[in-house]
Amino acid sequence: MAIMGFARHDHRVCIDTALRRAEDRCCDEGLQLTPVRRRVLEILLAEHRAWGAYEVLDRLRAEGLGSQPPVAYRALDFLVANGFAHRIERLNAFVACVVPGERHAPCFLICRGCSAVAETLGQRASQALRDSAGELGFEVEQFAIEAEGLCPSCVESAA
Amino acid sequence: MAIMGFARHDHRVCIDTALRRAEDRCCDEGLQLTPVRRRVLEILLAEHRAWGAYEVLDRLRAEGLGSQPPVAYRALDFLVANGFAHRIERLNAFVACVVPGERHAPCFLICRGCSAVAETLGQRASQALRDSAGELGFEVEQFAIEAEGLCPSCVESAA
DNA sequence: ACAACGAACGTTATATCATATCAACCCCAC
DNA sequence: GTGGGGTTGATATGATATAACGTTCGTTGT
Repeated sequence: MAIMGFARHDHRVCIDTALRRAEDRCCDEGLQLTPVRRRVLEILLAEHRAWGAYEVLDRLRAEGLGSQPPVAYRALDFLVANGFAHRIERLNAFVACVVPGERHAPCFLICRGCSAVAETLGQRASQALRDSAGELGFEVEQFAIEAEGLCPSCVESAA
Repeated sequence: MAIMGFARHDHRVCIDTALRRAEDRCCDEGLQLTPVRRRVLEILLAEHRAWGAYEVLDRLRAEGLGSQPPVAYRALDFLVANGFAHRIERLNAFVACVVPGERHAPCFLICRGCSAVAETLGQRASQALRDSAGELGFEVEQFAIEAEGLCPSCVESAA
């Protein structure tokens, strides 16, 4: 079940909700949502797509918030480590999490037409993976499940 | 169900079988298994683990088979495009395919202890992914399912 | 025979993604 | 006010990947 999928929605709500949740969680858990980190999260949230680290860095640079790669990578690492963002291995890029706060096992659907990235909960796929691995005695600690293809609107455009 | 999993086995059989299948398929389909391509496949087959492109390149270089990155990448691209190898997104690295010839939807189990990589058929996980995606109207064209954790022997060592 | 062509390879240069390292700063507990 | 942890600033470098163009070689059509 996708959280946001590729459906039309009021994106300001996505942004506001995700930011507020991040603030709350950081407050609760004693994490520091510093200006750089917060701004990087806002940048990721601006669109439901994956952002390269250098793309984020360019934005930061333009705003005087840091100009060297480690600044962007550190902020992104913080966001990923704390579940506010995810890394898309296939793209070497990062996407804002749309279900922060929940322990979840995300799967991603990446549209090659419009570059949109949808996050799904992917319980079935991840459970199937765990089951297959378990049969071999393999203990899964982390995983990436990423599909590339066409989103509904790009399927329609193509037809 | 894993093809080779992490079980002990006569690895020469893996190598010989994979090479022979590659030769046969290339012959059947008019593909050229050139010296560089064949050698790269042999290098990948040497161990059930993922090889970085530059690691492969170092081997080629030592053998006088090409010394610049494009040589390695072109051979790897050929092998991946024709199903003789797979790219592991999480590692930015390549692994020999152990079931060439079959149309398959591979999942990978990557051991963080010993770096072994097992390929499984992962029908359940991939079907679950397709189902979830289908519900959203997303057409999956390609996907990566990759788990990182501990293989049976590394689990044992750790305990 | 030989020109035209396509596939593979060689080579140079460059693009893109990521991290090691060390110094400066800031907050806060003691 | 001193010490320690966490964050940021800055420099340098490492690691991964591709663009572009020329060369070689085998095949094919004439």
